[in-house]
Amino acid sequence: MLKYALLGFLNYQPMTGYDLGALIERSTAHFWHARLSQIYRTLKHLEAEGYVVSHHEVQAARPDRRVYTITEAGRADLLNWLRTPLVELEPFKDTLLLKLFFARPVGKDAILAQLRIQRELHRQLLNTYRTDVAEPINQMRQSGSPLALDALLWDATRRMGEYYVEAAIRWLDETIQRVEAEFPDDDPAGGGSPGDTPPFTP
Amino acid sequence: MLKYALLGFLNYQPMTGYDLGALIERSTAHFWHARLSQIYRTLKHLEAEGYVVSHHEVQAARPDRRVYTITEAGRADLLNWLRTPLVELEPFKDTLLLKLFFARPVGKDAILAQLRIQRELHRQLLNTYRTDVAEPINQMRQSGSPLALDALLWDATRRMGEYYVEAAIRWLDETIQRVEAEFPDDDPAGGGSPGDTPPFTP
DNA sequence: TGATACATGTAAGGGGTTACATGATTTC
DNA sequence: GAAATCATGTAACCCCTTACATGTATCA
Repeated sequence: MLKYALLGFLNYQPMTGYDLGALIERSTAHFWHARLSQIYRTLKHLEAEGYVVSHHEVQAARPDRRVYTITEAGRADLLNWLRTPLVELEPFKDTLLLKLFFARPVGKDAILAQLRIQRELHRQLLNTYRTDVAEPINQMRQSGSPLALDALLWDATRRMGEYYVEAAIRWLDETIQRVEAEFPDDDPAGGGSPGDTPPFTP
Repeated sequence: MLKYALLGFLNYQPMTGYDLGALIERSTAHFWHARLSQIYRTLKHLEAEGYVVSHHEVQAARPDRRVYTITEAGRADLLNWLRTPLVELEPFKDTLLLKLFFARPVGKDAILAQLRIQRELHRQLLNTYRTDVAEPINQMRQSGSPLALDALLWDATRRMGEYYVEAAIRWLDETIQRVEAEFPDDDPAGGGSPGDTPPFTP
């Protein structure tokens, strides 16, 4: 899929791998990110397949750069992908939920501590969605440039991030409350080992 | 991470790779899934590291099976992982958002069609969270077994799934409305090519 | 008669991360 | 004098997916 992120950006204008990395960092990173090492390899791959071409540029006082340009084949492949609807939901993975699922043996205090850390992390992320992520998009939306239309869609992706984090914070608040109310206190005497797991037949 | 899903389940009781696959399918699949091929290889790896041991069981009228049991080292590693808080948010990837971000050239109708398909898919998923996923958890919660406590945490993971999908549906409804209201209609004459992309300097 | 459940695995390949290597220029 | 920016890449490794291979028993 990184392939299409790169073609998507190169469809606006030619640029280098380094440029693409910086652009991804400032725009799609909250739902699609990539390391430079992967970007360079993917560009090489795209060139081998004829979706982009590159030319080497010598610069004074700066390192040489390799500028990539999308080809007609690349544009056709991108447009084809963009027009193909996703007809299945993609599998979702979340380490926090995996940890919580099996967390009973670690006891109430450890569970609550971890949930509170997550709450703080999500609160910070919500803040960046509302400020740092929103700012350049709002500027583009009001610019009167033809990109104002693109920025309508960019803002939609930003709002999904915002909604998701808001849901996560509500969930964390509620889960913290439930664990406080319904999970038995850790046994300070340490009599019965708190790490024991009962057998079960699922 | 699959490693810890497997250790987590084996910490309840010994079982085969096939059993683990079925169990994952019925419980953690909405936030952590795995193919059998990956499960078998991971179990082999865990045994090589001493976190599980296996014994071969010959069965009449059924294929032979290999039953895996967690070791003390495995239990220690699992507990250590469970006790270690996640202090960073994990990167998030979403193909739908990537597609929407670059979707301007495909035009209003194609964008709306794709958002409506997603709305329906999410509506269906919300339904399974509220019925199929909820049912066995509720049964365990009211069972009076020691697993009722574990089921409190299982239900928390289920609710996060429910909240997330609810947020996605609200977002889809809102985004469909905004695109309907603010995105210009496709040009039926086909005069100006609707796939053009303006240059920009981000 | 055909599908489903049980049961285990290998091989090839895709996608991604981390660490390493290099080096000039500008800004604080 | 130190850190950030510009700029490109390789090598090793991990995780995961898809496709392939095999075979019996039960149920509809």
